[in-house]
Amino acid sequence: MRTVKKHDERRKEILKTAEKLFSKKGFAKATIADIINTIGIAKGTFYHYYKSKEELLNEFIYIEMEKTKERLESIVNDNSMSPYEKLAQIFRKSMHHKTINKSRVKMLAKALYNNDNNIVLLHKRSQKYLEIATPLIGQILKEGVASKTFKLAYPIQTVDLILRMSHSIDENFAKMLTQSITEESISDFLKICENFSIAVHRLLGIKENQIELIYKNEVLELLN
Amino acid sequence: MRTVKKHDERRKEILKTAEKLFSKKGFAKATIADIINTIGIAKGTFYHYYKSKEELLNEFIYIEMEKTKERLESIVNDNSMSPYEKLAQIFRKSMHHKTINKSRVKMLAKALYNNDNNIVLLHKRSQKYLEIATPLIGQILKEGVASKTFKLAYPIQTVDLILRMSHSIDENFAKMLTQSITEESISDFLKICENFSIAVHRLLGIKENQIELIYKNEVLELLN
DNA sequence: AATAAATGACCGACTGTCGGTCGGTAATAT
DNA sequence: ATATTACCGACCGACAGTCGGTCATTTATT
Repeated sequence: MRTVKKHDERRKEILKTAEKLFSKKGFAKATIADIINTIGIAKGTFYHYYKSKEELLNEFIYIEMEKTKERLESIVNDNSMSPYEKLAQIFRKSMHHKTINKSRVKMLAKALYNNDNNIVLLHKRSQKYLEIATPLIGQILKEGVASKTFKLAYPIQTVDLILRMSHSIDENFAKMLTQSITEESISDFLKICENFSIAVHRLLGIKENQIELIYKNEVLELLN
Repeated sequence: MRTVKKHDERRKEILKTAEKLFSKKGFAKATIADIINTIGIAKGTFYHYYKSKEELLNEFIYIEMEKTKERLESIVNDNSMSPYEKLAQIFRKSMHHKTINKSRVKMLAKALYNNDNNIVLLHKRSQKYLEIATPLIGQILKEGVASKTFKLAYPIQTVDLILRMSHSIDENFAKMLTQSITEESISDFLKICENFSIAVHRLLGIKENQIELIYKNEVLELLN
């Protein structure tokens, strides 16, 4: 059987299929054979569009990050918000997004964080996120420093540290979604969230509780 | 040719050889064939000792971490030092260690950080480090809180954040070693170090410049 | 002390999987 | 008619891992 499609269409089809399989089986476990069999194309066709599995992964992450970039830019460039609000928005929106896509997020967390086959994917993704998010969020900090709401010497470097700290939230959140939830584990996770919030306040040089980075209730609802 | 050795001896020989090859070629690029050919044993012999390549990697990291654990414990349990000094010791010792083994560290950084084949190794290693170092360094923070030298609410969680921040130093340091060094890149790196130091001070709730976590001169010497 | 039995260190051909290649065919555009 | 390109699938090489069996050493038995 031979079905001919437009270049862009086929390329997108491969990407979408890969996306599904990556989140279902993980990057390492999802094979090229899986992808082409799902679509019903031949090996050669795949390599007509992507020169390696690695390139496919990179494009997958690239697309993801373009969306993230747009989301961040719209917040950073919104002149109606103070630096406080902008920062809060960024963290809350990501949490809010999780609340809305709860079941999908859960599935993804289980697939991605719960096995070693995705270390490469997760690493590349967070590396890329650091790369694009640091200068953007850096803008917010610079703004805050200029208006004397934040007190810090190195905005860009500080963003880098904040984002690295936020990995702790991400990882622990994924862990929560994949293991049985007890009262103890919930209170542990809330501690982590609260401590993260305190830490960000301190790095920004502002009084505590100025920014509500994470809504407790939303977290609790997400975990039930 | 058949040379028979004691169990422990042979197992150690495999581990040592693997260690060399991992740091020379990276985990993914170093093949089982490489290992057994270097030693002069058969495939089956390898699998007589390790049930998978993964298991070998885990043991490799385990041994590394046991040493790290001992190093940390000796600092944590040293009653002659204040919490300040203990923390400083931990960071400075790792830098000092790098200065001493300069050439080896450089080679390792190039091999491990400069290609994607080691993401898994690096990830597993830093994960394991978080696991064992967090409670130990946590002890120091608790001590500091008890004696009112540090002001923070969640010692363990704070250590987690500090260690995650320190990844920034590690990664950037490795990057420095693998790319051509300009005045600009050096000043960038020093900014990163200084900002890290400020951040740690703030998270601990102490005045700035109380602890000299990183010796500038040592860093500079290491980079020349 | 001699012999048999059990253990486990060691061997290497072989298997299965997977990413990637290549020469060619069929559909579409020019 | 011709060039282009989407598509095909047999084939390849690299690699982790398996398996049936050999040989040296230790332990138990006579």
